Amino acid sequence: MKKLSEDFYLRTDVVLIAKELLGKYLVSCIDGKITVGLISETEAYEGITDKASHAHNGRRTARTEAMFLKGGRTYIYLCYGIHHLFNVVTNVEGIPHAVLIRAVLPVEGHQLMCNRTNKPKANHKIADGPGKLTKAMEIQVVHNNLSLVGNDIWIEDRSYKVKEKDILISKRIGIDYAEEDADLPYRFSLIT
DNA sequence: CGGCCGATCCACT
DNA sequence: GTGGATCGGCCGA
Repeated sequence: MKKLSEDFYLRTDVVLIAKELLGKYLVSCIDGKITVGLISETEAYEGITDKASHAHNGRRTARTEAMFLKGGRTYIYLCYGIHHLFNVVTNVEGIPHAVLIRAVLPVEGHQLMCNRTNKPKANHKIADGPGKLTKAMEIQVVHNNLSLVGNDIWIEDRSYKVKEKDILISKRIGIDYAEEDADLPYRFSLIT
């Protein structure tokens, strides 16, 4: 098990990174409490050329600032006024690429996840949505623009091998406004 | 400064 | 299968 280094995130192919994040382990250490989830679904957002991205056309605001910084940081924002969504920033400074983590499977801290989400059991459905995994792992907007090589939130490689045939590639969802870019095959899921 | 609406979730039918 | 919750960011005036 080893923490992914900054070099992993600084690479230029955000779609490849989204695919490679499947089977990696997302770790949050909030107030000393650790939870770990196996990443089972991701989506790539390809910056200024991608109509689905918050950074489309280079739109740079206080909210999207983190995406424009150097890869290897978090981009977290509030969606629908309720849900905190967690993204991994990739590529070099100035290129606002990001990977949305859409789902994880519980690995460590089952009880914590149950407490945080008011569920009796931490089964495979406890964090099977982008808003649900942030709740289960207590990731919030206050963790926006943090380093992924720090001690709050990071991603580990525990040598879990993902087979090519266990990866489902599909269209991203919830982005109907993105016109033709809504059909890009930028969504990666682990078939369980 | 007002108004629109979203990278969603869940309860309810 | 569907609609309501819920609020900050963003844009246009």
